[in-house]
Amino acid sequence: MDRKTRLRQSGLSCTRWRYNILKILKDSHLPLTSKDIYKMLPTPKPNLATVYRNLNRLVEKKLVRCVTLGERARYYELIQPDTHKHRIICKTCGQIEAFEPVGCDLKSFEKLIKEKFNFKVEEHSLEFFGTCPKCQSFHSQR
Amino acid sequence: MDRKTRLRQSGLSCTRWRYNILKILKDSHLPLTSKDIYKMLPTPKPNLATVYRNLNRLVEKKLVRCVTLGERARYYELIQPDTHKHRIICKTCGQIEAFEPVGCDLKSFEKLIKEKFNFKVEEHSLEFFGTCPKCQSFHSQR
DNA sequence: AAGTGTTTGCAAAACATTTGCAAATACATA
DNA sequence: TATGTATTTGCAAATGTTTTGCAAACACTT
Ligand SMILES: [Mn+2]
Ligand SMILES: [Mn+2]
Ligand SMILES: [Zn+2]
Ligand SMILES: [Zn+2]
Repeated sequence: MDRKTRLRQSGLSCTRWRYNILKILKDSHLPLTSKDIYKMLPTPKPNLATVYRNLNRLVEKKLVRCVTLGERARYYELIQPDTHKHRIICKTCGQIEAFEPVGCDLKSFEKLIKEKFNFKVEEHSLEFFGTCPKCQSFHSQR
Repeated sequence: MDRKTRLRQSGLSCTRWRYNILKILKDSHLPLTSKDIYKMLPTPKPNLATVYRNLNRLVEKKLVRCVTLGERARYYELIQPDTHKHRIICKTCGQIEAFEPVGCDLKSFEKLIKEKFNFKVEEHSLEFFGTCPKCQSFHSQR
């Protein structure tokens, strides 16, 4: 489905910036900050407030997800049905990798949570923190 | 071990505010924000900058961990060796629960990450987002 | 093409966190 | 216990991110 239809379907009008922000998120394999997105938007640039307003609108309509990854700024990523990612984050250089778990084996946790806390789990976020290959070798050579 | 000794051991002097902040974190079963901690400190209150400076110092010395839980502000929690928690967060009211996994079964993931990305995992963070019992009933009754 | 509700730019506010600097404190040593 | 030095503190100001009010521009229906 094209982006314009996707937006209309969610009850959003298809404006220049909304369309472009959604496109950028669709093409990115990693989550992006508002600044990342701002930089990738074509010139003439919109106001940063416009980027934020659109991101909030897209999150509200569940086309986009907002994640916090230990950094100051928030990250945004397209929600893709039937896929989900786990993340690997380098504590030294901040590099982010994502991988799609072959079969995510956290159902047993979710069951436990339902039974013990009567809490209805809708999604989960799993991040591994450590040191990336580059920073490992940099570290050992000094 | 008492807090004073714990601080000295890590190469930190034992100042009034440092001591109290560490005590508050030790007594809390949930992660706290700088504001939470500020409110819990005795009167006369320190400057907020002092709270931040101490939290950063405690994180740097690995007595405390900083976590982001989808909120704007950062949360801080005492690092307790040989224990680790997973979190359950209500997307409606923001309530946070924590549970200690009986045996955390993520070793297979860490192995995969080592092999596939040559990334050295040091810790992980697992959060479940959804709706707490209270918000479930509130939602269904309207 | 006109009308209406939504989005935009701009400037200012709100919020979390950090920083420079001079005065106060902690702690080692005498 | 008194003294010296490095560390911490309060205060005010700066920084970085996100939100908001308002008037003009735009998207979409009719
Ligand atoms: Mn998963
Ligand atoms: Mn775990
Ligand atoms: Zn790295
Ligand atoms: Zn709730």
